[in-house]
Amino acid sequence: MSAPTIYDVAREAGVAASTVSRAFNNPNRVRVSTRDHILSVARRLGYQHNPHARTLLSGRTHAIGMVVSDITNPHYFELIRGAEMRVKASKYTLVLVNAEESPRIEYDHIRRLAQSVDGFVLAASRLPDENILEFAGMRPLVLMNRELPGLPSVIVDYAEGCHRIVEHLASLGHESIVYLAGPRNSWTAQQRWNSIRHACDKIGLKAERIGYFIPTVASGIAAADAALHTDATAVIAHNDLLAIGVLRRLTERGVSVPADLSVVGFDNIFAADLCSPALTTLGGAHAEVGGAAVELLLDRTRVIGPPSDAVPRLVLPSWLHVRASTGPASRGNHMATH
Amino acid sequence: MSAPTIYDVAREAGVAASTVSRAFNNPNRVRVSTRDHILSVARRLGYQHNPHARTLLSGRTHAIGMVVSDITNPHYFELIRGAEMRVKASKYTLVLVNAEESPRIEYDHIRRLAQSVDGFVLAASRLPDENILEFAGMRPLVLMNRELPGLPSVIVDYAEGCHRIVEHLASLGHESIVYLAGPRNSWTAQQRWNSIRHACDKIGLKAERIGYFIPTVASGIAAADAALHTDATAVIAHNDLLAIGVLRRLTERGVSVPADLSVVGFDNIFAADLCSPALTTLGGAHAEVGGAAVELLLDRTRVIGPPSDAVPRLVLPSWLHVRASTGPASRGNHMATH
DNA sequence: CTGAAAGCGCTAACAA
DNA sequence: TTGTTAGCGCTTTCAG
Repeated sequence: MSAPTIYDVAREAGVAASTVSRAFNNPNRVRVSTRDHILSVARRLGYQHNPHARTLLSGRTHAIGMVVSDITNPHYFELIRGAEMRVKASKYTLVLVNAEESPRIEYDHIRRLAQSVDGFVLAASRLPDENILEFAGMRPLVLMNRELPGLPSVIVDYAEGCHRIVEHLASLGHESIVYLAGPRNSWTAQQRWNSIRHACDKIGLKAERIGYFIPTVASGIAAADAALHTDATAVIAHNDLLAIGVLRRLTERGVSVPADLSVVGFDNIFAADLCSPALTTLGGAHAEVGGAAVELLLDRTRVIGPPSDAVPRLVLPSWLHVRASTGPASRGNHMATH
Repeated sequence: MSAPTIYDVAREAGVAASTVSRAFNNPNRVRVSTRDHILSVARRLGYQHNPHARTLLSGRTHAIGMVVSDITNPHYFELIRGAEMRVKASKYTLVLVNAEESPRIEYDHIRRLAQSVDGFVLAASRLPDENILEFAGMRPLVLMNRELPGLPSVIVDYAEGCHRIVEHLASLGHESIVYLAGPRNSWTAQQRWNSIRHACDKIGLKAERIGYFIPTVASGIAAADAALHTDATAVIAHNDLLAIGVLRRLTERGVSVPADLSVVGFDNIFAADLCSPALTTLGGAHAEVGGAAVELLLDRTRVIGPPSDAVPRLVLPSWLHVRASTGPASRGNHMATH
């Protein structure tokens, strides 16, 4: 009643089980006629490989684990989509888990899956470096939008992008900007702030950081209020969700964008083009990040030789999408409008 | 060098492998002291279950497969999120695959995974009934937003929702509406059209269907153009993406919403509240649909007895979110404004 | 309460 | 070219 095994096929075909196995895996080491016979019997019986038996023997699961720090964030959709497509192309299986912005949950997920997958791609992992290195010792692992010396990674060029943002704002006459930071343990949040500060220093703008904020629309309330408490004429939010939340709150408080305050986001999610005013945001080829990370991972798992000859670090380009939420700096403090 | 097995633990602890196994699985059938000893040795060695060996024996994979018809559509992310949370609560693993709106791809995915998962949840499957029944014979299976006699399913109450939509439009004085249909093989597209037509008949409105359209923003162009070719004063688009595409196209063509034409969508995706005008749309507890489907599936896979005593069919409520894209019917034909 | 042994489905030597 | 055998890591009788 249960699924037929190679023994069923073997008996039915009048050969040994190993011959059946060979007929599938080393077809050229079986006489053509027997092979054809075996295959036809297998088809007739509806024989299917049992992947677990195979895994037990080979240790390879043909699955890869993808960990995203928050499945709710549309930004990750793109990464997931890219990864999924690439995984599929290799007949692998994508196991998706959501860390819910919690390092603890992320850690547990990975531990639990470590035996069940051939490797991991971590999207914007919130884990401390030590933990990531610990796991990297157990399984091949590729980072997305995070870098760690010695580990392969794929990131969007946020450093370059931050310079573009600051230049854009400077060209509009802004002299003081504020960065609404993402989560404390987010590598990108750290990196963006560094890049923004660096760019501002270079050009001669004043830069301030507020945060940390959980990057959701809801957090936009607190973030907007805090931003209004500064003398900045432009805010750079850690991502589009936060930026959209900020836009909402500003509207509520009667602050007009971009007349009183300019707003910039990150990720160029679908909604960024729909909100009003449409959001100026730094986009990137996120789906390609997902695909490339999987690609690197599969390379790693395939390789038999010494594991770390050269650790690839891909940096994919970013683009600034200038829309309606940024404009010339207002002369006075934006609060003066009240 | 490779992961320690129960034999390593057994040797180190000075007991038999079977005792180690029992210490984990039937703790009460092992003397407390030996058990504690074994567990401590196991911890020290960093022992981890090998799930594949277990699977080989038990046939249970502790993974469930989720198939979505288009991973690009934000609507499904709610379903995925709900399913993921529920799966996690049971220490199962979610295997996610994308059918890319292609029955063929969907079929292949499911076939390939059939051995690797304990069951499937299918989100808005585009497969013909026969195929679904074929798979249901191999593995437990729960449908989301699709119904099929004899199979468990969880749907949002679109039938009721369509009546609400039509009533809403009727109350605004609309007398002729057009439904921009989703994909041909989409059960919801079929069901929505039936419900809309039924509601219109009952209330005495004229209803027309155009389509089929792939439910994306890009399809909105053709859909909007087609809608303008009718005498309808309100359009109901198969989902929010299509509706948003329609809004865009209408803006492009100088048709104002809702003054000239009212627009309604389905799903209440995040962007529906951001586009302008904000979209009137039928929402539902989509994350709960995902969770409930997984719940039903786990019930099924746990059950040892006769498989089909009562086949559960859950219908979760829907709500109409009335926003700015619907308004009073315009007197004349909307094309008269040109 | 614990150990020995068989076997889940498959592959990979080793023989023939 | 094909068959025999052992074993991947684990659970589960069956003895002891």
